Formats: sequence, structure tokens, C-alpha cells
Amino acid sequence: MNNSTDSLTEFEGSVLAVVRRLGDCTPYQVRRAFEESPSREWSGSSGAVYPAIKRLLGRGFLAEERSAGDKRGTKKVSLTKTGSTVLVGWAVDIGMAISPGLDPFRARSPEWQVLSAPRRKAHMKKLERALNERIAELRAASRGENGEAQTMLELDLALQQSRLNWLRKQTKN
Amino acid sequence: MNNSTDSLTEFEGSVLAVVRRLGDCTPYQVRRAFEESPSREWSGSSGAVYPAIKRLLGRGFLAEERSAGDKRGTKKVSLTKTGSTVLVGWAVDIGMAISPGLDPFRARSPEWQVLSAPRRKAHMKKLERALNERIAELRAASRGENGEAQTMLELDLALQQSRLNWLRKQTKN
DNA sequence: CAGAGCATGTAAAGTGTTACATGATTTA
DNA sequence: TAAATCATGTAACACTTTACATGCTCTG
Repeated sequence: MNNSTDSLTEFEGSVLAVVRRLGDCTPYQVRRAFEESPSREWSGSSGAVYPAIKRLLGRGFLAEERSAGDKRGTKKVSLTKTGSTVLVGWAVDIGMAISPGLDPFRARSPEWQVLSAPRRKAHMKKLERALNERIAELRAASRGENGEAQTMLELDLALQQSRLNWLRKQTKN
Repeated sequence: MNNSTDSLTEFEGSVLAVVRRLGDCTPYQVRRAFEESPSREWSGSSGAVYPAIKRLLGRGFLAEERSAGDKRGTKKVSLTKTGSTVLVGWAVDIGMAISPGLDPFRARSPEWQVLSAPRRKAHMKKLERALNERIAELRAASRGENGEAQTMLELDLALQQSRLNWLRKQTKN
């Protein structure tokens, strides 16, 4: 497996992407980036991040450099030229990009249809409220950002809005 | 872990949901349902499905019944009353429902911004074409379905369209 | 009757989560 | 100087994938 001709997993690709966005950074910063992301799927646990970075170092996609003057053994990792190329290859994979991914909303939606009418209505109302709150949060966050950070916020926003639109169409019937 | 007070993982919840949708069915049918789903995250491998069903049987969420007259040892599983309750509990979890999940499109999008202008343009064009194709497919599939099967197709459609809209807004700039 | 598909399941390998362990650095 | 945060990492456990293994049933 561990040769450079092999492709990246979603997690490994995401790690490289974080390093690219942050520039030279510590594994700890990568970890924090995952912790702070809204996705609940990856917790950014040290047991996931450190081994992943070790793998990417081993495959030559990342390079490591010890920070002088810090006695914690703090390291900085950076994208190598190979790593950059591989990251681009991962990013331009059309088939993966247009896959729906793991969507907890879509996975649950058919179950809502079979709830009793009053329970369904109550749930839909709760969902709508929660979505509106989240949309407001994302809009506020988006105003404070620009460039690449904004890109992901805008897509998150678009997703939540498409969910809200779908929900409204459902409640009409 | 394995007691009924514990909640379901995304995969286990999805398995129960498949059983609910299909009605009494064989584990093999559950496996096929995952294989046929557009998500690339769960392959529906036997090494995932059979053990998961075993767990759900052990926790009393599914019941098992041997099909008479079939010498393959074909079994049918069905949702128990407890299983139904637990599935509903999983389905109405608002926090999970509005989480963005794992979105390969969103994960890759910031990387597209840093491609060279001609490469970015070419990629965006490819993406747009692929999304349009997928949308056409989903529309066709949606016409052939009704009820619950349509629900997920519509959400998939809404997702792909929100991606397309986002893409078009990007290419304008 | 041969081949495709149905049907069940396990073993090894890889990876993510949780929990633990350690210590340095910054901040109040 | 005490507490919070930075920073690295491992071990046990659980779960998914890949690959393998077995045999039945239907269709041409």
C-alpha cells in the first residue's frame, strides 16, 4: 500500500489540504483544525492525526522540521512537491467530488416520513428552527472571513439552505 | 457498549432504516442496498454488514427467522418493537441531522481555488458537466419512483443542484 | 449443465476513537 | 505559581475493507 502511486483516503487528502491551507504548521494545529470543523465524522483525535501524518511523512508527501528553541519537541510539517502533486490529484477527482458523501440528513429523512402526523410536524418544525439558527451562524461567520475559508462556509451554507428548501416543500404537502 | 440504552452508529442506524424500508429481508438484501447506494463511503461489504446485523440481533433491535425450503441457510431479519423505537430515536436526532456530514465536494473545493487559472477553468467545466449529467440521471430516476424512495433522490438532487449553483457563482468571478 | 447471481460468513490488515501518559509554555 | 493550553504520542478497542471460502438456486 505505502507507495506514492497509491491514492489518498478522504482523511489523508483532508490532512494534506489542511497543511496546504495553514502553510507550515504543527501536527497539533492540524488536529485543532479537524476539531474545530463542523463535521462530526472526524473528531481530530490524536490517535488519528499523528499516525496519519506519520504515514504521509513516510510516503514523502510531507516533510518534517524541528522547531528550534522549543523543548516540547514541537515539529513543523510542510507539503513537499510530491505531496502538492498528490493533493491536486486527490482534489480534481471528479467521481469523488460529485459523490453525495455521508449525509446524516439524507440518511434520516425517509424515517421522518413514517412518523405519526403530529410527531412528524413537531419534528419538522424543530428541524426548521435548527436549520435557520445554523444558517444565521454561518452567515455571520462568512461575513468575518474571506478567500478560502469563505469557500467552505459558503458551501456549508448552500447545503443547509438546500435542506431547508426541501423541508419547506415537504411541509407544504 | 452493547446494551440497548446506547445509541446507534450512523452505519447501524442506516442498517435498521434499510430493514424498515425493505420490510423483512435477508442480510444479503441489506448488503445490496448499500452497494447500490450512491455514497462511496460504505461499500456494503459483507465484513461490515453481517457483523453489524449480528450486533443488532444481539441487542434485540432485529429478529431473525430462517426461511423454510432454502438450503442456503437464508435468513430473514425484521425490526423488533425495540428496534423500531431505537431507529426513531436515531432518526429524530436534530444535532446529527443538521451536521454537514462528510462532503467530498466541500472537502475538495478550497483546493480548486488555488489551481492555475486555465487548469481551474478546465476543472470547473468538467465538474459542471458531471453535475449536469448526474442531475439528469437523478431526475430520470426520481420520475420512476414515488414515496420514500423518492425522498432520498430528491435530497440528492437538491444537494447536486446547490453544488451546481455554487459552481456557477464561482465561475462568474 | 454451465455460469451468473444469491447467500452466508470469516480472517487479516488498516484505521479511527477513546483513554491514557507525559511534559513544556503561556497567561492570569 | 496555578491553571489553561500547547504539544506529542501510545495502547486497547471497535469497526470497515479486502480477500477468501463455501455452497445453493435460477436462467439460458
